[in-house]
Amino acid sequence: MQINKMPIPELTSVRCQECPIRHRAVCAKCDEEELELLSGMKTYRSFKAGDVILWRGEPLQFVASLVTGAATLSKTLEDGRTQMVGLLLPSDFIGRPGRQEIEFDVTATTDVTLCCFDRKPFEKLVEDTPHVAQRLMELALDELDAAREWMLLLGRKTAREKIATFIEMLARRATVQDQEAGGQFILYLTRDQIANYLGLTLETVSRHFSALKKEGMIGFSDRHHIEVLDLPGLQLATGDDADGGLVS
Amino acid sequence: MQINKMPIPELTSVRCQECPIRHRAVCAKCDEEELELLSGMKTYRSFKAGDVILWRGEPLQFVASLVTGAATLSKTLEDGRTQMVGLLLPSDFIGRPGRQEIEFDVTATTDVTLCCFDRKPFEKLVEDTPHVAQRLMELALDELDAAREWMLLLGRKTAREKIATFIEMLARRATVQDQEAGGQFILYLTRDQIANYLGLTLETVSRHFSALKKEGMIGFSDRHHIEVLDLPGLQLATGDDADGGLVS
DNA sequence: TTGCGACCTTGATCCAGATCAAGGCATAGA
DNA sequence: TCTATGCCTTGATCTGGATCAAGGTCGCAA
Repeated sequence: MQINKMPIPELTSVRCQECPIRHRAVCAKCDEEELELLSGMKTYRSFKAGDVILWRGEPLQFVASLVTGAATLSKTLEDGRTQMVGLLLPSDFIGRPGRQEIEFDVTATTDVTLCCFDRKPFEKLVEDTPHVAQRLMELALDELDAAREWMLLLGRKTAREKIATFIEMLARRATVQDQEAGGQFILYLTRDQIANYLGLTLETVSRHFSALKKEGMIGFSDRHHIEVLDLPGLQLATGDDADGGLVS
Repeated sequence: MQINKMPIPELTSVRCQECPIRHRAVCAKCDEEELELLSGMKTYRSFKAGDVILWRGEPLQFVASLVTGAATLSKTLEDGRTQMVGLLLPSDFIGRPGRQEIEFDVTATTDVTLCCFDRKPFEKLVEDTPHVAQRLMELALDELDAAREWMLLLGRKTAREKIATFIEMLARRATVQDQEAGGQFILYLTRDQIANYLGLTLETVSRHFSALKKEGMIGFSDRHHIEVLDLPGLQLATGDDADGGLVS
């Protein structure tokens, strides 16, 4: 079990207007005035890769937006089996108004910067500013959709389909997020973490990565930089309905 | 695939004050005045067991609270594999404000009565009355918690643990809801539907029901009336953390 | 430069749950 | 009463992914 190293407090003064997640985070719909309010109550915190950001059941001191890096939500059974129940990337929200605690652990998988708000004043703000409440609701419903999509994956997809879905999802989020050169993007997770996300073992993940590589669907420059070489093929391998998504 | 029999429109005049789900549904926090508003826009609709209430992707005409009966949310892969992603019991909410469509099918598994609100006026109401918006947010977050709990089940639990968890959950919800005689309660779902809920096959479900029965943990009077005979044993068999729940 | 630790790959074997198959048991309709 | 139909149970067999095992690779720190 991971030791909870103390977070390194670090005050950075980024103006909200220049914030990289300004238009996707909980503050997305805020006008200048509301932004001013939020700006006044925010603090930045950094966590090192591997740090536990929040423990399950621990009283929640703050809520936050993830600004840079990646974090995971995970649940654990009595005997140690774990299942990741969410992957947080920049602009995702941590915590929930009206709840004292959360039902899972939140762990930084890379170095992470959070934009934090103390829970109490934030909750007050939610009550007062409809734009924040609405955006929060949208984010919650998006997460619910994502969770249900993942239930289908966990319950019914084969290992190969799970891996293909995972890569396709990362590719989709990566292109929206940081547009790295040439379709290549960073695999934030280790094989073991990917296995936890997909309800598999790390050996099975490794084997299917190798298989997809051999088939020319994906390529690796090193173990954490993956490239999609055959997107249509990959999408076919996900097992999803071809007409499942929106026209984009 | 199930044929969509036309719903039977049926106007029942139940006063909100006497509604069986008054204190748990979306209207739970409403005061008399707000209730009056809701009351003015509601209509009841009935569906027969097996009817599809809503199709995935179909434009959403109404949102609703489930008053009596049970319904399922389910997603389907291209080749027909299906996974249930939610089970709706009385007081649960169907639909979402701000979305035109939903990502899964909603099917009545028993005869069902819904308390329906046309989507547009309901959305207007959500914007105006904080009590409804708050309750809606709570319901969404509860569903999110439930979805994540289910992800753990689907990804990491054994068949036996899945069955035990399912029965334990039903027992918990049943005792709150309708307090049938002697710890016995109705199994709303067929073996096949249970299998879809748990990410198993119907044969595996049947085998483990038989095993738990042989071990004296549960009993059946007929195939749809189940009784928990050894709750501690059953809880042990779920694989969950003993200290997982709240003190109740 | 060497040794260690963290992570990844690949092979061999095992087994829980899927699949295939054959009835059993209610209820409903003729 | 007979027969069809829709579940459900149980047995036999198969198999995808888990488990067990043995290196391989890379980066870092002594």
